[in-house]
Amino acid sequence: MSDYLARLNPAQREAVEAVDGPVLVLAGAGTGKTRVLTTRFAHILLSKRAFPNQILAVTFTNKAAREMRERVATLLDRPAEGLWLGTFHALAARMLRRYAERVERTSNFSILDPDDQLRLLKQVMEARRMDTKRFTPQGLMGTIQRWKDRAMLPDAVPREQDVDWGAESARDLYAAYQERLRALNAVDFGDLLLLATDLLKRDPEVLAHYHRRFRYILVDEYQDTNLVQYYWLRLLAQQSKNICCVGDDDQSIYSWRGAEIENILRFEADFPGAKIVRLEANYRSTAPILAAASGLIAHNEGRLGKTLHPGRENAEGDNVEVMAFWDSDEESRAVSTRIEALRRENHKLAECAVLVRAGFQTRAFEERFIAIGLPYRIIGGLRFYERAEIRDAIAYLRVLVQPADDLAFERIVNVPKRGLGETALRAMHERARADAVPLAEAAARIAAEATLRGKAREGLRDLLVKCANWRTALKHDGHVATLATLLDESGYIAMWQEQKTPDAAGRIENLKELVRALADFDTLEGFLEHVSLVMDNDNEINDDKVFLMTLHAAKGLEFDTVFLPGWEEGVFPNQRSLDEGGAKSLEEERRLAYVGITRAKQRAIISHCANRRIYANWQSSVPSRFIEELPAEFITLGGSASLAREQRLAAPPVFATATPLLARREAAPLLNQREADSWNTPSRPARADKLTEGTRVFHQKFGYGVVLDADDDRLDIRFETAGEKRVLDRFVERA
DNA sequence: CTGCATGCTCTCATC
DNA sequence: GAGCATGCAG
Repeated sequence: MSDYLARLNPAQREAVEAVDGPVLVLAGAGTGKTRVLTTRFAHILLSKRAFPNQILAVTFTNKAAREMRERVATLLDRPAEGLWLGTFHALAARMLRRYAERVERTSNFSILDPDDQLRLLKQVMEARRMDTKRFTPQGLMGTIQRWKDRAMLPDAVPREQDVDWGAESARDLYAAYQERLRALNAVDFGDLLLLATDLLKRDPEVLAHYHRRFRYILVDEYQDTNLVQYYWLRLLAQQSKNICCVGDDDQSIYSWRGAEIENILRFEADFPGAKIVRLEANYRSTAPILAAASGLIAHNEGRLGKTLHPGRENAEGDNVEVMAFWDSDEESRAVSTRIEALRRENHKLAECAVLVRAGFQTRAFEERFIAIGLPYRIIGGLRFYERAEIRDAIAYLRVLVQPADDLAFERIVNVPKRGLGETALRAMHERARADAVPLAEAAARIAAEATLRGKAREGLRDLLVKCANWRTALKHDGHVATLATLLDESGYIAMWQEQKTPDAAGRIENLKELVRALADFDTLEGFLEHVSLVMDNDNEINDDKVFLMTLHAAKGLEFDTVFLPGWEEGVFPNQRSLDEGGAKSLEEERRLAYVGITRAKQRAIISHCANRRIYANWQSSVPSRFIEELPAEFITLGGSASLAREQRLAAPPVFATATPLLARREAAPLLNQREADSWNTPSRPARADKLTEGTRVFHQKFGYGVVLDADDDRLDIRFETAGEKRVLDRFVERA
């Protein structure tokens, strides 16, 4: 029975067995963090310290929650049911449903998604006749969310933190928005934690209830918690003090969505007598990969400090490769060539990942992969429940369940088209405000009168009658049958069938999938909760495809081979991030680089380009400062642009080579900033032969053209296909 | 009330 | 360069 402890290394075992009192487990990348969490969970149960429902286990993502549930079940050798194991939001929602009346809601309150939130806020602003162009709802929502992340209800926002939003105060608008949410019997994502924390804070009865319940608390990814999550945890843990947080300050990459790295840095001060356990033995990566990652992250100042070392016997491996390319086309070509070479050596495609800083970078790779027929999958993008057809169908269900949900009603009232346009909608809104009733009720009153004429009146009456029928059907025929009927009778399916667009068939498929998914739930309410809080697009089957995703999306994953393209100043570190957050953001970008490298088990290949297209035009770029921060002895340089640079070749760069070992880094580091700068544009020597007006030239990217004007080293050239451009004379040659 | 042209923006992205 | 939101014609 206790052999589960014998499988741990000493540090892991210490983290598992220190059951009582506050514990912070600093778990470096690949050091068995999940194993510690799940084993600790099982250990508490098997040592009879608590029943399953007396442990609160919190994660950030559904994926992590699912994984933990499965692994606990394996350890216990029985299904892990009835646990308080889930995401912060799901667990907070569970508390709020139970005590809904204490937060001025009923237990069937709606959880608004970001799209609904924005529409609601926009309505609030428009009601005050604000110019939503100059002062965007998005911008205000950002401010409100930051307040919510920091556990501030409108009244708690200090005056000096208020900002002008047009002629209004952001704080007042926030208050109006909260009031609308209350009237709609709805909450947004931020409210789940905000209201739950507020409830625990002001209601001793509720707090006592949860104190009695939760004897042990486990928290995953603690470095990603924001203030309100931290308060929520602290309130729940203040009695038992049995809280164990697992995290890695070096992997804190979510400050932009409110995470406070200070939460983990301050743990000892927050929980006096806390035990700190460091997990530093890495079982994932080769020694050179670990050395490169450690050397890089050592440039950060605000860290608790730990050093990864190989935890396995045989950790030898190749150096991290740093490849220099001419442009992003060549880069994607080289990456695909390398992947094909690996495939020929019987490596799995699904063990290769391309990790980029920003979404737009995936496109070059996608195009290349499509061109050569290399199977790939993109992680991220639209999730199932974010698709328009799914949101519409759910809005119909919300209207049935929750007549006060104006946003849902508004969404479906004219979908499919019922002749109810802006005029009709305005009439309904005015009536709703005048009579102080929900939109659906106002619509019913209007339909009974002669306010609307013709098609609009017919359409509205028809919808209302059908809604009443569907509500009855919900009671008698059950939710699954009702959804199917509804999609049919509303004309919603027909609407897509009539559409000739190529994605229409897929949308109908999605709707069928929705009906299937609904069958897994006993109640409609349970399903709606699932859809808004749990459903993720984790339909990763085991087909063998290259992974293409952002660095953020890659956190927590691992691959044999990891490609890290686009390591250029401005792209990575991201310029906008630096502009907004300065030195602090630079450290976060560096942590992101660290996360990227530590995803690799066998091979990490970093690359950068001399030229990159930003929006419409080409810009030359400088290698990322992170490249020169990598310890030289664990790096191998390669790539065509690197060759051209070192040998000062004036000729056009040699194209992608599958084998990178073209150049070795010698004693002197090649990529200090000054040299990088000088390489940036004048990578080739200034030309001796001046190109003059009328000369026919060739440019690597733009092709053939004729010089229109020459101004020192700058040439205006009319290219045959690319149009007129101004380029440096170093980049063209006589044709 | 709906379809099309024009204009604006443009990291990361969980729940 | 492209997608999305808004503005005007029919």
